[in-house]
Amino acid sequence: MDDNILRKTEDKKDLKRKAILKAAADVFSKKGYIDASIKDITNEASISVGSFYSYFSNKEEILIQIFDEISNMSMEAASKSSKISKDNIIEQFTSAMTSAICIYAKNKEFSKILLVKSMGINELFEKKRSEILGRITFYLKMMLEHLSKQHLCVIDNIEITSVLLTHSIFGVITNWLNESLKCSIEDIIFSLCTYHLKALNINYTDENVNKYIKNVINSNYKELLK
Amino acid sequence: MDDNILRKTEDKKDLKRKAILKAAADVFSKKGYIDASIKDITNEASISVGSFYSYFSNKEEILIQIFDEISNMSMEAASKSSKISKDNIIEQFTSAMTSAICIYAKNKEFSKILLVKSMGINELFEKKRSEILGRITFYLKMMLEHLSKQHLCVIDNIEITSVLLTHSIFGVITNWLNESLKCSIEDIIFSLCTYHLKALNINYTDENVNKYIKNVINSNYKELLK
Amino acid sequence: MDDNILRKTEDKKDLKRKAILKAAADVFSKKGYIDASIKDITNEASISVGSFYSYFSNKEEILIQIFDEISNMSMEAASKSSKISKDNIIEQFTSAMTSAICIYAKNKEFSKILLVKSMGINELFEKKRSEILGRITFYLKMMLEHLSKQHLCVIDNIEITSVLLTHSIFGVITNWLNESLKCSIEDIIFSLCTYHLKALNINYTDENVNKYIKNVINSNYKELLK
Amino acid sequence: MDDNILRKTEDKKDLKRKAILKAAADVFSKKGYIDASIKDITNEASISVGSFYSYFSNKEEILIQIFDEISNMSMEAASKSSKISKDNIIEQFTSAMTSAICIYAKNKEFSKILLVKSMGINELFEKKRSEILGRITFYLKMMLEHLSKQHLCVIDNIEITSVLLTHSIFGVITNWLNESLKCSIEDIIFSLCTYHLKALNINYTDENVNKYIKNVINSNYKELLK
DNA sequence: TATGAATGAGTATTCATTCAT
DNA sequence: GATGAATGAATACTCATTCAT
Repeated sequence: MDDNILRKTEDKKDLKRKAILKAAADVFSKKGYIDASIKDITNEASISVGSFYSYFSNKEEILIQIFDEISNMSMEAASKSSKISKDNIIEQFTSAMTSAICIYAKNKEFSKILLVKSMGINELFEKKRSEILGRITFYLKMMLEHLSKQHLCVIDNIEITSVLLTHSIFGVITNWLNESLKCSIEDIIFSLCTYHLKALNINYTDENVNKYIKNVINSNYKELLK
Repeated sequence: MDDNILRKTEDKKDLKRKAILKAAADVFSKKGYIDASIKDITNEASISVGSFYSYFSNKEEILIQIFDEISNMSMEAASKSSKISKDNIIEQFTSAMTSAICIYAKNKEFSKILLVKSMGINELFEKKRSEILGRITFYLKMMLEHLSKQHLCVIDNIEITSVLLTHSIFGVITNWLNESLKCSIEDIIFSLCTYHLKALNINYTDENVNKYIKNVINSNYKELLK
Repeated sequence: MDDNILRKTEDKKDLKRKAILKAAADVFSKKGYIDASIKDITNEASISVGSFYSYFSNKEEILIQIFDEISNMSMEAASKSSKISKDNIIEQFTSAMTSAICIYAKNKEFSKILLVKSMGINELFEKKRSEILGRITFYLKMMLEHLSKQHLCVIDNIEITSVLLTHSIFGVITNWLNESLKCSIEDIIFSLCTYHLKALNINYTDENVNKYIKNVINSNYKELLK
Repeated sequence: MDDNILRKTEDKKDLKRKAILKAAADVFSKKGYIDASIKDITNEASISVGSFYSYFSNKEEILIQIFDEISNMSMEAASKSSKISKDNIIEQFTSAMTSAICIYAKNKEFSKILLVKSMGINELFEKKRSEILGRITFYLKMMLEHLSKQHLCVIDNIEITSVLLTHSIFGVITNWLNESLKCSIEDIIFSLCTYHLKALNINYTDENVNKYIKNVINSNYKELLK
């Protein structure tokens, strides 16, 4: 009985923590970390300054927690895509790319913070971001190594290629987020996939690639279609 | 006669302005824009605070001028590479890529500022950086359009591809700058070139690509070989 | 019947009030008034913040009540010592001094608060402390006046002498409390008594003074002997 | 020439530092350390907040410097009094006491801060104050040891006696400062001296003690006669 | 009656910018 | 022109107190 009450209180606390996190993400993605004051965040979250500090010990911590949130979403995206059929490397590659891109396209605020609004602040944040992007790079490297070992593709230098791949994705997403790239998310995924498939010497057909992309989006990211 | 004196004074002023700019770039690339104080810059430049303000009207302006400096270097790189023979598209592509990458590899401080240490500060800087990266993207787009029109390569979506190309370059350079990518600048250029040439369906030989890279580096960026 | 219940409730309330007071005294004597937070006190007392405020209306009040507690102990010390035989002025003086000193030596926490940890905070506390020290001074002044009127001692200025006497006592106790004076409490009392007896031109023997000190300690403050 | 300018600038800086120190001492002695804000001090000193921080690195430091100022004055008082004739122990004792007391009586603000308004704040300040009072105690202990060795006085326990002596002085001064002791500074010195001379078994005449007190005050502290 | 989450006033400190010398 | 002392706006964080449950 008491346990029950305790659990409910914990749940409520976590819900509020998440709400503040969301509000902070909104503010950071608009103003950037530096120009966002604690007051801005508490106003957005409709709480008091004191309340903020009972959930987060300082301003740095809330950005770190936002990073953790993004990081978890990235991992989720990776794991989601890794479940896709291992026999069909085109489907596997396309689905992985699609899942990764959709996660970032879906969580615009978090992506903006990760990719733009929190850079160049300090070493701690820089390290955190490196870790997160590095995780994506590592995941792509694993995939490339797998393809390479099975002679399914030709790669000159896996290390460099995985970095190149990661940043081509994030670069395109960043431009899409700030609307300097005005096209549908599906077009972006299609172009990225076919471009890289060609670079990796993997034969594909447009129809198949399109089909695999649609499959992933329709089953997990319908909201990105509009 | 008076004109002469005036010109000499102007020259002297500009020299000092450049020296401050250099000092500021050093400080920014080490500490980042936020953590670099005017005092840090004036100490590095061995001038007084008052002097600083007779050359730059505020802290923002000096970063803007550093951006302009970087921008000019980018343009120079682009123009340099565009002089290369128009008949040989492989040489043209490889030389363009090499020049662009070398410019950023050569000016580490400026690159760090552009690509890391000044991001996420405010809209003005964000716009400036977008412009500079956009210029590179635009240049690459022109090249791709040229190749495409002449049926020398196959590209699905030039807009997206040029963005992808730009960010794959900068991504790799950034990782090289912060030493999370430990390989020679030549390896990086070679991998980037061959990867993209394959993606663009342009036939090449490793020997030729290597030769073109060496040509550019030997004639313009010997200091990068060490 | 109802009265009985009411009384019991009142007793219980007072017991809890005293427990909180004790906890607060512990915290204040360790951290000082300023650095002690209400949370510190409620943690020490194992109660909730809300509970604290149903017993005390604010932070100032609990210190005031601690002062009152100390004040009562001071009065108790004074009254205890005044019951001593009026014929023997040496015994009277020695016993009074011994009782006063022992009360403060016995209640280290309260003494630390009164003499060190609550000074210089604000006028209200300063007034309270002055009152308490003043009460001791007043008591000593009465004694001196009595001795003086009966030509049992020679005093130039009773006002000044009583103040001097009070602070010499508290000064020595303070140094003993913070361990910058490392000797037994009996040595302290003996030295203080004989010093002041000489100053007051009262003839005494070491044996007698020692005897009177031992008497008081043995009957009331045995715990201070170890 | 340049040296001259530099020296003048240094002098000016030190003058301003002292002025701020004085203003801070006024504010602290009125409001106490805790309730005095940096704004209060800068208002009193008619300077800006920024200026304050170019002279002192934080709020703690200015109190420490005030302590150092008091400490130096104490040492000066001690050295002044130690120059007095060594043959006449009554003159020596009386002059030392007079000098010490006058220094504190003359610098009311500093004394209030040392003896009341900065107590119980934190360990750092407590340690500093202990050091300062300890220095006085040490000085008195040296004097008592000298007298004792030459069989010029009788002392039971020098350690305790020097502490007792110190606090009797500061206690009386504190009461005089807050006007709970309403008498002339000369009366205070006379009573203190004769009381302690008696306690130390040193024969004296009122006339001589009075003469020695007057000598010191007239030559060094005329302003206290008002 | 007891709880502890929520409140928000209050403050030390920084640093870009100015301007008298 | 050059200097650097002076300025003061801006902001993260604390903690005594309240009050809905």
